[in-house]
This record gives sequence, structure tokens and C-alpha cells, in this order.
Amino acid sequence: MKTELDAGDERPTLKTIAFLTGLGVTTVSRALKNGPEIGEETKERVRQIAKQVGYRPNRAGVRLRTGKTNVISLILNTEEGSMGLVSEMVYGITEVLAETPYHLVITPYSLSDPMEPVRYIVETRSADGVIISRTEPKDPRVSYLLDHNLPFATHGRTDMGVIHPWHDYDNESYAYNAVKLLAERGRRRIALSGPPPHLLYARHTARGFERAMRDMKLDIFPLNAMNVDSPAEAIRRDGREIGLSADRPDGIVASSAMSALALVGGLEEAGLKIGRDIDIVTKQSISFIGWYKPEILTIREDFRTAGRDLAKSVLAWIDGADPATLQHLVGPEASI
Amino acid sequence: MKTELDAGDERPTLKTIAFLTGLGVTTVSRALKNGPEIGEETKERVRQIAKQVGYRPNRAGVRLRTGKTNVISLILNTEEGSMGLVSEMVYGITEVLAETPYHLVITPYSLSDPMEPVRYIVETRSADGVIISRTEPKDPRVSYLLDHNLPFATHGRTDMGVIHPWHDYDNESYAYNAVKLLAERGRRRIALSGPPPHLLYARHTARGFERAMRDMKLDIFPLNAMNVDSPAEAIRRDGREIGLSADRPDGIVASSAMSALALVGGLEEAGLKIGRDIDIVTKQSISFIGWYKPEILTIREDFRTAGRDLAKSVLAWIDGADPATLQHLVGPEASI
DNA sequence: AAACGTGTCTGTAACGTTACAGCTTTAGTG
DNA sequence: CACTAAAGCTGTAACGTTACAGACACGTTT
Repeated sequence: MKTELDAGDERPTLKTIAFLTGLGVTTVSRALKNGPEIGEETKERVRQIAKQVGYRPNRAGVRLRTGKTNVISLILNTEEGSMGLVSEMVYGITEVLAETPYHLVITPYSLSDPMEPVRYIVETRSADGVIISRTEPKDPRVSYLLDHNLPFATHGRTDMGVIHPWHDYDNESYAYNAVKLLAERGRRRIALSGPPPHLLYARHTARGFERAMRDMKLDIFPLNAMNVDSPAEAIRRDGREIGLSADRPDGIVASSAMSALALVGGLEEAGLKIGRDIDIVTKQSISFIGWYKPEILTIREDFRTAGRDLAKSVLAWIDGADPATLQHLVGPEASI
Repeated sequence: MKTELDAGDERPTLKTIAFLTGLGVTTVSRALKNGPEIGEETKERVRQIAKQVGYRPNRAGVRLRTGKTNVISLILNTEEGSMGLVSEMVYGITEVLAETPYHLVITPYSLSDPMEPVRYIVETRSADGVIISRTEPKDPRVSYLLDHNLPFATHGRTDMGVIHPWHDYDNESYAYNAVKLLAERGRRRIALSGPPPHLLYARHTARGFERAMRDMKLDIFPLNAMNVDSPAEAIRRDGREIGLSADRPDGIVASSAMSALALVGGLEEAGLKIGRDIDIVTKQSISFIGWYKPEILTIREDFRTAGRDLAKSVLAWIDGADPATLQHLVGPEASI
């Protein structure tokens, strides 16, 4: 035998509050939504009781009725690399969502079908917004989501002439500052070990690198084909070769902590001493290089801020903000 | 004007299929669940049509009606450390969930209130199962979840005389093998830089370490108070001191890649050469040490397998399996 | 005095699903 | 031939929420 008052184990619903206040269920609903057609005094009373019984709206009920899922989906590539990217970004996102009714759902995909998760989310309407990482210059997921009116934000920019929220690390500025750091240490023959060339930020990095080299009148030391996505063994081998060759750079700008470590591994194997014979600059998200090998110069890239930023942008878009205002380029200076 | 046939943009529901087959909604529901009271031929027909129209059950509908959320929640500490733990574990979990209707929701917490997320999940019944990391020997979350009959699995064991699914890396075996590795290289004075002593696996590690030292008749070199959770700078400083002192170990077993790197940093600063003057063994989850500094000896700890395992265990418990059968101790040998 | 607002509140229906209690139809039994 | 059992199917109600179309009381206007 179960009465309305028998709070017991049952979770309170609108009905519970309606019974407790003597009001109708509709009134309670409107009151908690602060609707204009409810008297101020009544609203206060309802809020009090709701608080007392620990009322929490039933997500399934809301979702079924309104279609609002209160879910943000983070789409992750399971082959993803950058050390700490996933954890830091996830933490950044949850930090923002914590103060909202939103939950974070992780939707993975393999490189074999990058469209699968977005299609799933759109077809089953299982999220109100989406965060995409590893953005491609022409990213089919972006057009698809735009076509289907699902708010999203990308980590990294696109190059397809469409407007959408994004957050990007200012790699041009990073490369520029990295070169400056090396120049300040008297380095003059500098090489760039950049990102995979098909990604847009490779272009940004190269631009910053080249501009700095011109500004400071240094010599670009060309590195063939090596990039940050190469297998670590290959990078290490490259480092070794560079170290052994007579004609070599005295400074290297790397685009990821992993590749920098592999490079350093190779260079040291060849007998070079970092900081004396050659200097290396790299980005890092979680600071571990500093207390391990302080000779490696680092500039910070903050993935947690990226996560926070992306989450805020998606939420803002969902709430009707203009996507054009939700684009953030964050430089190293902002997150040191 | 909207007819049932007007598939258009509308998502198909049971009603759609009912209309298309001429059956009742209930029948369709039962048919798709392969209920015994429906004729084989009808079931087949329903399945066909369902497939054709791309029917996917509405999660909110199911959840509202049955209470089943089809959600597994991963509870993460936002101050979490171990490099790659989060991403690898998340990938492992999603890999298993991908073949099920379950979604993965990330629920974060800060150390200031570890109970908050479990309480939230239980009170709002927002997940069918929970995965806990950073398990404490006496973990209040474990008792709470047991009390409230919510299936879960822990990463790491507990020591509270209760039965529940867990997955643990066999740190005893790790430490034993690590010592063996050092002994094979002729090292005789070996130190342990273990986990924070209040965690259970510190005990396991110590046990394996000590057993190996006895078995191989080696000298334990005591290290004061240093552990893996110390700030990296402190570990580095310790490494440096060890390196400078005349009376020092010739081998160290470390319990995390981070601490090993910091140690090596300090040792090298003191002028020691790894592999010649001293050997270090560490666990690593994502193999980056190997191609960076192969002189550091590594034994693999596979967080992706841990994730897979934990996910499978929670699902099994949800499906009524006996929790006592869902406890897995995974040794290094299993995941090399 | 009738009509009209206006400020509060209410009931009904619907979102998609499934448990449950029926309802036919057909075959089998005595 | 009546009676029962089984097989196969159906309708109703409910999960918790909110949009919508009222309803009622009161004061104000015409």
C-alpha cells in the first residue's frame, strides 16, 4: 500500500510536490520553471517544498516530452594521440557541464568510419550538442551537422567557408614564439618538425615559423617529410641521423611532446647534449617535461581550457547565440 | 497534415512499424523482443520492416517505462594522474559498450567530495552501472553502491570483506618481475619507489618486491618516504640526491612512468648513466619510453584491457551474473 | 448590468515504450 | 458436439513531463 506521502524510497516527482502543496501538477511544473502565469508566493512555496523533498526532474520524462536530451556528446577517435589530450579535455568539459543539467557522453569512432557517430547522434537525436576533435580542413562531419541543425563545436578550425564555433590553439603564435626562444639562445639554423601536412594547423605552424625566421633573419634548416604523426621509431631514427650528420640544425621546433621526446632520444643517442649542442622547443599540455628534462624548452598548450571553451560554445549555440561569435583562438600567452 | 506513411524526417517508432505491418503496437514491441507469444513468421516480418525503416528504440521511452537507462557511468577524479589512464580506459570501455545499447557517461568529482557522484547516480537512477577508479582500501563508495543495489566494478581491489567485481593489475607480480629483470642485469642493491602507502596496491607491490629480493638473495636499499604520488619535483630531487650519494642503489623499481621519468631526470642530472651506473624499471601504459629512452626498462600495464574488463564485469553483473566470478587479476605476462 | 480583462490555476493529451489483462481463432479432448 | 487449451494477437494504462486550451474569481470598463 503506497500513499503519496510515503516518500520512502520513491523518488519525488511533480506529482509528489503537487500532493504536498495541494496544487495541480501543471502548476508545479510551471512554478519550477518560473513561468509568468504563477503567483510569486506560490512559486516560492513550491520551490521550498521541492528543495525539501529533494526533487530532481526526471530526465527521461523531459526528454520524451520535449526532445531535449541534456546531453553533450564528445566524439573521440580511439587512435587519438596527443598525450593528455583526452583526459584534460574531458575534465575541462565536465567542469563546465557540472553547473548545468547536461551530461557528457563519450562517443568513439575508428578512423575507418568517421561519420558513424555523428550520423548515429543525428538519427537518434541522442544529444543536444556535439564536440568534435581532430577536425579536418574539409570535415564532412561539419557539413553534416550544419545540414541537420545540430549545434556543435570543433577543436581546430576548418577551411570550408562555413561558420561554426571552434576553439583553436594559436599554432602560428606558438611557432613564432618557439623560434624566438631559440633565437634568444643564439640558435641560427632552425628546423621545424611540424604537424601532418594535411591538417590545417600545419599551415598555421609553418606560417608562424617562417615569419619568425624572416623577422629574425635566421636560416631555415629543411627537414624532409618528418612530422609529428610519424611513428615514434621513425622520429627517433631521424633524430639520430640529424645528430650524426655534420650539417645539422642547432635548434628544432617540434609540434608535440611525444615527437620532441623521440627526437631528443635520437639526438642523445647520437651523442648530442640538449641545451649545449642543440635546443628543442615543444608544446606540452601536462607539464612533465619540465621536471624530467628541463633542457627541453616548452610552451604550454592547455587542453583543459580548450575543453571548457568548447563546452561553453556548444551550450551557447544551443541557447541561441550566434555561432560567429563562438570562435576562439587561444595563444600560448593566454595559458602559460 | 501528417500520415503514418509520411516517413519524411520523422523518426520511426513502434507505431510506424505497427502501421506498416498492420499489427498492433504491442505485438510489434513483443516481436522485436522475440517474445514467445508471437508467431515466428510475424516476428520475421516485423524484423524485416524494422530494419528497412531503420527503427531504433527511443531511449527516453524505454527509460521512462522500464527505468532502464542503458547508461554506464565512469566516475573520474579530475585530479587523476597516471599518464594515459583516462584515455586508454575510456577507449577500452567504449569498445565493449559499442556492441551493446549502452552509452558511456563521464561523471567527474573532485577529491573534496568523492561521494557526490555516486550519490547523484543512485538518487536520480541515472545509470544502470558504475565504474570506479582510484579505489581506496576502505572505499565508502563501494559500501554505498552495495547498499543501494547498483551494479559496479572497481579498478583496484578493496579490503573491506565484501564481494564485488574488480579488475586489478597484479602489482605483486609486476614488482617481482621488475626485480628479476634487474637481477638478470647483475643489479644487487635494489630500491623500491612504490605507490602511496595508503593504497592497497602499495602493499601488493611491496610484497612482490620483498619476495623477489628474498628469492634472489638481494639487498633491499631503503628509500625514505618517497612515493609515486609525490610531486614530480620532489622525486626529481630525490633522484639527484641518490645519484650524488656514494652509498646508493644500483637498481630501482618504480611504480609509475611519471615517477620513473622524474627519477631518471634527477639521476642523470647527478651525472649517472642509466643502464651503466644504475637500472630503472617502470610500468607503462602507452609505450613512449621505449622509443625515447630504451635504457629504461619497462613492463606493460594495459589500461585499455582494464577498461574492457571493467565494462564487461559491470554488464555481466547487471545481467545477473555472480559478482564473485567477476574479479580479475591481470598480470604483466597477460598483457605484454 | 453586461461585457471584458487579467491574474492564477487546472485538466487533458501526448511523447514512445512495455506490463498486464484480455480477446479471438484454431486445434485437441472427452 | 460442447468444452478446454494453446497460440497469437490487441487495447489500456502507466512511467514523468510539458504544451495547450480552458476555467474561475475578481476588478474594471462600457
